[in-house]
Amino acid sequence: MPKRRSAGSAQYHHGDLRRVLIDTALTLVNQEGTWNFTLREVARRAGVSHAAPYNHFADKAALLADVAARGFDGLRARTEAAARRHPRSPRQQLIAVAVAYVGFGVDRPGHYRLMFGGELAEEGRYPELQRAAEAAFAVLVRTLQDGQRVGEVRAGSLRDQAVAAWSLVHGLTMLLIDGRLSVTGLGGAGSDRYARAVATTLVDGLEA
Amino acid sequence: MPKRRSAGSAQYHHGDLRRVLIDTALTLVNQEGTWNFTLREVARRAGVSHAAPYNHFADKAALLADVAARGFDGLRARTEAAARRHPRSPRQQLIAVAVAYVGFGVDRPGHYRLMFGGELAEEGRYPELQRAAEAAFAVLVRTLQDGQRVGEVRAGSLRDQAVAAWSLVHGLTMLLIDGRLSVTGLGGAGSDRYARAVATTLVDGLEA
DNA sequence: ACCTGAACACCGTTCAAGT
DNA sequence: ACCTGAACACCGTTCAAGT
Repeated sequence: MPKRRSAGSAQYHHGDLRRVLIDTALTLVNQEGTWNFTLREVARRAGVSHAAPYNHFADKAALLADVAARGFDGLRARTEAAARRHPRSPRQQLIAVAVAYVGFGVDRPGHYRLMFGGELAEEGRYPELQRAAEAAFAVLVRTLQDGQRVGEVRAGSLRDQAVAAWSLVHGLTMLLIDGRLSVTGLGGAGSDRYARAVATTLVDGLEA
Repeated sequence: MPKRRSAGSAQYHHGDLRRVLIDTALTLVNQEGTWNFTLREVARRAGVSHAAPYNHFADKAALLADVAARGFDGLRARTEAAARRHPRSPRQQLIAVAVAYVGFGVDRPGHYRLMFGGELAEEGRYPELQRAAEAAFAVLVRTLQDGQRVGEVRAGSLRDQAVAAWSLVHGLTMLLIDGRLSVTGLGGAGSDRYARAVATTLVDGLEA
């Protein structure tokens, strides 16, 4: 039986409006490919007044920050899963992580763009978002660390190597999302191929 | 003597409002680091009514597209100048181009972000913008081509190599602009060092 | 504690009207 | 040909008031 809807007041209190707003915003981000939609539209779709969101978020940016943080969680999960599939060879693992990373972004252009483009990273507001982003970054670092230990990756600054790897997958993802690399036909396969080719070049450059 | 301001009507016609609007918008992009400013604000600073811009641009996005195109022109000029400084070694040239590329973005975060993030690339509107972007991309391609000819870069798909190089510098620039890589202190020197390290890894990966 | 409705100070864009 | 001022249909955000 429902928790507290007994007084027939047509669920005046939503129960979990905060989560509903995040879900709605995420849906809109993926549908529109942007976060130009209005906060009032989010409220409308959630079935509440346009002022209701302010009970749960300081402003529109705060809501978007939560949506972005959820994105980094998903990115981490997907790349970690890819890494687990290649426990033996860090080189194969790095390539698999790269393909998974790019695939995540290409599948959700709007969400990925928000994660990076939303000016939400500036000035250390939204610490939870920052933590989520760093956790996603850490997957690359661990893979490279394993590679150094096994001797498949040359010794050297782990941070520099990780920056190179992250720059590469992030840059490729953005260029693909922006439509700046013609992947005519092929669909997702085209971006997979690019990711694999590009990651292979990197692995060669990192060879011991 | 002035062209046609003889009737003392306080320069009713601006003469070159179109260019003034682009300059004003560019100044705002660099000041704010975003293109969230309003079109009305641009008009205000240009000293015209809020409706005047519509005589020269279809909408706000069209104005921003021109600002972005000018950015790609500058990026091409800066990387080409860097390339000219190392005519002998394509390897050195590639590294110099990478440093120049990243430096351009780090110097003008708002402008660089607009060039890529403004959703202006989608769907082939703004063909002039697209041409400018491709011309900037071509600098990398030419450098790699020279490298292959001289034998400093391994034979293989020029396009794949160029995509790798572009992904790398683009990704690094974005991560630096977003403040996702702590360049504590050092200022621009920190990003130069990253650019050099990352580009060196790439060059190693492309070695013949 | 959470939600609503009215209100404020804005926008982008359009359009008749002026010169 | 280019610019203005009024007008339209919106926003994000605040706040008193309700339950």
